[in-house]
Amino acid sequence: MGLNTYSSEDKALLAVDCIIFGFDKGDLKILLIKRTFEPGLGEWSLIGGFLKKEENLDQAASRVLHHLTGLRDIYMEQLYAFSKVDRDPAERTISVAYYALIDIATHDTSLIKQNSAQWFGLKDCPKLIFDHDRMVLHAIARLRRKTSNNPIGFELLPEKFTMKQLQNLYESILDKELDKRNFINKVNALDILVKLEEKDMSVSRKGAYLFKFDEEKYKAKVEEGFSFKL
Amino acid sequence: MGLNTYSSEDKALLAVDCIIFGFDKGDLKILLIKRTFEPGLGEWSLIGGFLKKEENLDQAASRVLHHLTGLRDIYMEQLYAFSKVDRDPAERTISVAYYALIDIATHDTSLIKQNSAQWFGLKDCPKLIFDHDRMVLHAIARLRRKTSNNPIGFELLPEKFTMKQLQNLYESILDKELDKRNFINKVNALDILVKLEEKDMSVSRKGAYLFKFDEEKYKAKVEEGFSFKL
DNA sequence: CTTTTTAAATGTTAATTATACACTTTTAAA
DNA sequence: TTTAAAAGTGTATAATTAACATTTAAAAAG
Repeated sequence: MGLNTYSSEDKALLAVDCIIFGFDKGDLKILLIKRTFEPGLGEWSLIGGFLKKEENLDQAASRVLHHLTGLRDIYMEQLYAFSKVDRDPAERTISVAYYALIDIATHDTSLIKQNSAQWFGLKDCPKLIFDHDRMVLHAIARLRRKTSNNPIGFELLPEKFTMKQLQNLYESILDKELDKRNFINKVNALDILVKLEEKDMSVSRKGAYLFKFDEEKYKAKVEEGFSFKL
Repeated sequence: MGLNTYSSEDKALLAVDCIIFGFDKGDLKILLIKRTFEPGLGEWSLIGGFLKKEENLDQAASRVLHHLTGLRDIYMEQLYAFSKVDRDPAERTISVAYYALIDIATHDTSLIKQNSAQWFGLKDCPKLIFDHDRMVLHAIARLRRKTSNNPIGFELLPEKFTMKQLQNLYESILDKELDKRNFINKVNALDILVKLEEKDMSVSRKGAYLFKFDEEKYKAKVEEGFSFKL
């Protein structure tokens, strides 16, 4: 009985697909590519690639992400393995989805253009090939859950940001409005931000103080474990 | 450039490994097998098997579980894909771990013996082969998290159970003592149990009322979404 | 049959956390 | 100097969670 026998017959292709979240102009977005290759030529899909013999899945996901954005050392997390038998009509492929959070301002725009990639607001996404729509839904759900327990949302912001931007980010991740005062109180209670002297004058006459993220304090908090419910 | 080209060169074996949780005599346990085959003959490991061409990962995990316990329709959930390049010294294998919750009283003891499997308390587990120890740690962490949000702990109990058993179960999952009155209040607040006339007289002179789980109400609650923090 | 023993059953108060809510300040533009 | 537009700030109430001790039931022992 073949439960524990190796069988090259059953070998499969292993792919990684990345749901890349970015945040721009108050909206949460994902990066998609218009495929210039088969299968699915001309259709939209997540970026992905195949697992190579000499790398693990995390490395494959990083490689794929780097190839499209030029970025390294990005917040990434494995999401789920998708394995429906005919999910890829061409050949049996199991895909392990990863999601990544990037600061949309720091990525390499030319690489994106070169790969016919484009940012889409969550509500304006085109239909994607295979089971990629399901992957995106999973990723959004995970991001929401994760966001309500760890302040990983910070990964999506530029180095300096205003409280308003931070709040907008959380509002677009959670898809609900938050009370400004309560939000600020909770963020301050976390004690992981540094208020800078500098102001962002681009939005209001008064200007809004910029903050940055105190990595030391943040790491310490993560160690001791904390909750961040909104 | 090979990012999106199929290459049979890179095909890999896909395994599933199952962390099977059970609850017996006040302790949370997992089911392990002593391997009667290579690699790792004579060592302890999780049960697992290879993904077949005609099934998806969920099906493979169910098959493996059924083969060892005789049980079907068990609570199972995909945990994580483990992919370190040399995790299996014999051949490149990616393993997708699943965890399952079973009522230890209902499984087929003879099948377990036949497969040289054995239940171990979480603290008495032998060292496992490959990265199976890591898988177990992941599974425990997930079970704890999941347990504090959904009352999936119920899956581990027999049809009829006492409040004390239920509390013991949660105490052993969370590895901490809970206050009896608060626990009962929270469980009652969920309104998903039915108190039976019948008592369990095996533990105390007074006897403890048995409860069962109201599937209708439980499902309704799951739909509407609820939290169950302890 | 009375007493003892053991676990079961039960509610209230205090503490913490989350929510709701409105006015003042700053600065540039009119 | 007035106006406009967003930034900044604190408190009171509600809801949830945590802490805590006594009474009850029934069998066993005397």
